[in-house]
Amino acid sequence: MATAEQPQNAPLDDLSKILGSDAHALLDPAVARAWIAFLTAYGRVTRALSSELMDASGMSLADFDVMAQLARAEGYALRMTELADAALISKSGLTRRIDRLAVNGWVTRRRCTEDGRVHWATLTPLGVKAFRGAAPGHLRAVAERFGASLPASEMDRLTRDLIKIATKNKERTREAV
Amino acid sequence: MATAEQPQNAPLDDLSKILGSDAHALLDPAVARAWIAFLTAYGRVTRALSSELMDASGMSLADFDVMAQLARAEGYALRMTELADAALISKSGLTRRIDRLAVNGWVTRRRCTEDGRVHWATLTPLGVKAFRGAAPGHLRAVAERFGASLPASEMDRLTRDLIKIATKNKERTREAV
DNA sequence: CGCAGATGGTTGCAAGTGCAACTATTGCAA
DNA sequence: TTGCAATAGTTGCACTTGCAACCATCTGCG
Repeated sequence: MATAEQPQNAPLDDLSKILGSDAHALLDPAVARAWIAFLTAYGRVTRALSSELMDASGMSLADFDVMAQLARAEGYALRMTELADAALISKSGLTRRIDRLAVNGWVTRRRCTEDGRVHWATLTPLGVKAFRGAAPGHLRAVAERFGASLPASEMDRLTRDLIKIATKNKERTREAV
Repeated sequence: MATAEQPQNAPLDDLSKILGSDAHALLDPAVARAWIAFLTAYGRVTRALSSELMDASGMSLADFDVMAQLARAEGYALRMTELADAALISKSGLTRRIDRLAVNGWVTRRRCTEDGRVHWATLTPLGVKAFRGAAPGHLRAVAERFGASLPASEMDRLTRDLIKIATKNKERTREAV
């Protein structure tokens, strides 16, 4: 379910052809439109940002996210699990991402002396440099592709709405039976 | 760059530590907050919906999207390229997704008689049945996880904002040098 | 005609991903 | 102590993904 563009085109009306008229009872058409717009906006913006970032800095969007989390952390370092949570990827995904970043010399993995189970991922000076090189272009691109679409007054409202949605879905794993 | 939750926590302030004070000139802090909230909301909601849908119907979110596009199409059929565009995935990704859906007997591929290059992906009766089985639960889940977070009055505004963002990023491939 | 160029799809490849199983380490309790 | 459960990370695996190169077909121009 994707593709926005024509707001007047109610996606659920099309689906009632196949689902019967109770489609509207299952999902309010206004919500359906918003959902499709959400998926479309996400897909388009991240696709564009991702290829621009890769071309400019040889860094994937996921790399940037991880490095940004480290950049804002105390001492440019976070534990693996903290970092995985912050960057919204799985632990195993993070393990391998850090492997790759380490190959570039952007990040190191240090075993914690107090708790041998813990590993700290740390931005190296080279990583800091790479991040400093990549960030301006990427932030400008976010400003252009995401920020410039809306007036400043709308932006805060959008943030509030998105945070409400994010908060409602906070629980990390499923809990319902 | 992800993790929302604390609206008061300005992500760009953290980054100015590493980027210097011109971080704010590159990306308005209000936009940065919105962007992070956007990524977080998307990640959380799709992760949850995806695992619920898989458990309930053995169908991935991407499967559902593709089948929904077919479900709303004339004759439950679309050309491969149209479908890839509509579902926001690459042509090669669609080729293989249709392969898998075909194995389930949910979709068939027919060569177009008028233009031998074109292939039509069509929902089979079994596919229609599978979609009818999966849709109610999934739509209800979208309503709950995405729709129920906001009052109806906000929803239309959100839709408008998201469509503006999607529209601004419409061009499929990069065109800048 | 006949062949170059465009168009629609598929395949080779080199990633990236999450889940579940595994290893290493710690902490608590008998 | 010893031993077992909990926690932190990594690895095996099976599956997706997109890009670029490829094949098939059509279209238009000489």
